[in-house]
Amino acid sequence: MSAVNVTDTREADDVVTSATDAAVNTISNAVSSAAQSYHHGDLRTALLNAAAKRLSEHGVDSLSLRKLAEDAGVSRTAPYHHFKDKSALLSAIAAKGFSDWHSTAKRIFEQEDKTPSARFREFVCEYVGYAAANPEMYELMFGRTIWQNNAATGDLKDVAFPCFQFQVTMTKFWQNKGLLPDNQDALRLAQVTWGTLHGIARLLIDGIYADSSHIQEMCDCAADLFMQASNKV
Amino acid sequence: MSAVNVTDTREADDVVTSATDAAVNTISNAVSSAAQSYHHGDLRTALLNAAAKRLSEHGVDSLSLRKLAEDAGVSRTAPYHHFKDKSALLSAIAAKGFSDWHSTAKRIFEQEDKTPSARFREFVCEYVGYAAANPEMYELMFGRTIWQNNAATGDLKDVAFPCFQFQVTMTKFWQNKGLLPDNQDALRLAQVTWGTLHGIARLLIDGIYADSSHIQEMCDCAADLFMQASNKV
DNA sequence: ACTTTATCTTGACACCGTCAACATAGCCTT
DNA sequence: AAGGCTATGTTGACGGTGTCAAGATAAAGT
Repeated sequence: MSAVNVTDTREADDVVTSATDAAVNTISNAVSSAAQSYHHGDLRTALLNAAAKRLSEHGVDSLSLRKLAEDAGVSRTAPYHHFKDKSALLSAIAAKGFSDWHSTAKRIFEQEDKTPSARFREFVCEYVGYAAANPEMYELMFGRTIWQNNAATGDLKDVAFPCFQFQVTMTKFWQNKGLLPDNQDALRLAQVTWGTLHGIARLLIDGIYADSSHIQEMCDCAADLFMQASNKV
Repeated sequence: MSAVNVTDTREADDVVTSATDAAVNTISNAVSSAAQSYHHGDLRTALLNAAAKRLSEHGVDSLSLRKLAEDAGVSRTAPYHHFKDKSALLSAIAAKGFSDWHSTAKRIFEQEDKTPSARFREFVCEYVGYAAANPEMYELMFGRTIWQNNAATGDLKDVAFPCFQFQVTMTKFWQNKGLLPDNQDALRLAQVTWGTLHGIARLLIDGIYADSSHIQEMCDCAADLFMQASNKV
C-alpha cells in the first residue's frame, strides 16, 4: 500500500515516466545528491539555489515560497521544515551575498601593489558597480525587506555585521593614509562615506534621477569629493 | 423596491441604527461633506486620508486597498473607480509627500537672513530629519515600490521631478557661494550630495548600522565633509 | 524490532489585487 | 418632467500569497 500511495500522491497523472524517473534518480543520487524520493535529500540548498536564480531573473518581489517549492519539485509547505518563514529564507540568501561581498571588499582593500588612493577609488567603483550589476541581490541585502523591525536572523547578523565593521576598518586606514579627513570620528565618517555609496547605489537601482550610464562619473565625483576634503587648508 | 434593496445590501444586520445613521448623514453632509449614502461624496480624498493615516501608523507594507475601502466605509472594489490600481493610489500619496517636501526645501533654502553656510547645514539636517521622522512616507516616496519598472504615474513625475531638479539648483548656488567644490559638474555633484543624504536616511530608516541617536553627528559630519572639500589646497 | 525524529504531504484559512457584471443616483438633454 | 448617460457604488469570482494543523513516510537510533 505504501508504494502505491507514493505513486498516487506524487505522480498520479504520469505513471509512464515514473519508472524512468526512478532510474534517473538512482544515477543523479550518486552524482549530484538530488533525490526525488519522498525525502528530497538536500532541499535546503535546492531552495536557496532556486531562490538565487529567481531573484536575479525576476526580482525579489516575485519570490514566493510556493514557486520555490515547485522549482524544487516539492509541496508548498515543505520549505517550512528548513526555514522558519519566508523572511528566514530571504535572510539566508542575503547572508551568502554579504559573505561574497565581504570577500570582494577584502580583496580590493588588500592589493598591496596598488596605492591606497587607487584602492580607494577602485573600492568606490566596485561597490556601486556591484550594486548596479546585482540590483536584486543588493536590494535584498540592504533593503528594508530584511532589516525592518529587527527581523534579521541571528545568522544573518553574524555575517553582515563584520561586513559593516570592515567599512570602519577601511575608513580608519584611509584616514591614516591622509585620503580621508582625520578630524572626524572614524565611525561617523564610515557611516557617511558608506551612506554616500549606498545612496548612489539606491538611486541607480531604483532609477531615481540617476542613470547607469553615469556610474563612472558619479563614482569619480564621489571619490574626488572625499579625497578633496582631506586636503587641509 | 429600491429603498428596501439599499437597506438589504448595506445594513441588513442592523436595521435599528439605519434611521439614526440617516439623520447623522444629513448633518455631517452639511458640515463635512462626508456622505454615507450610496454615493460616498468624496471617496478619493477619503481614501487618501485613510492611506496617509495607515501609512504613518502601520507602514507601507500593511497598506491594502481592501482595508482602505473598509476605513472609508465602502466596498472592496470601490477604490478602482478613483485609482487605476494600487500603485496609482500609492503614487498619489507620494505626490503629496513630494509637494510638501518641495515646499519645506524651498523655505529652508530661501531664508535670506541666514548665511548660505547655515542654510546648507540646516538643509542637511532637515532632509535626514524629515526622513527619520516620516520613515514610511520617505520609504514610499523614494523607495522602489513606486519607481521600479518605471511604474510611476505621470502625475507623480510631474511633482517629483521639479523636486529633484531643485536639488541641482541648490547645488549650483552652493557651488557659487564656495560651499561646494566648483570643479565638479553640478549635476554629478547634486547626485552625489543627494545620494549621501539619501543613503544616510536609508541606513537610518532601515536600521542598518546607524542609530537615530546619532543623526545630528552624522549630519554634521556629512556637512563638514562637503564644505571641507571646497576649501582649495 | 520498536520508537523516535526529520522530512514531506494534503487540507484549510485568511488575506491580497483585480476583473466582470450589475445597481444606483445624479446630471443633461429633450 | 421623462428618459438616457455617466459616474460611482455593489457583490461574486479567480488566482495568488504565507502559514498553520494533522497525517504519511522514511531514516536513524535504541
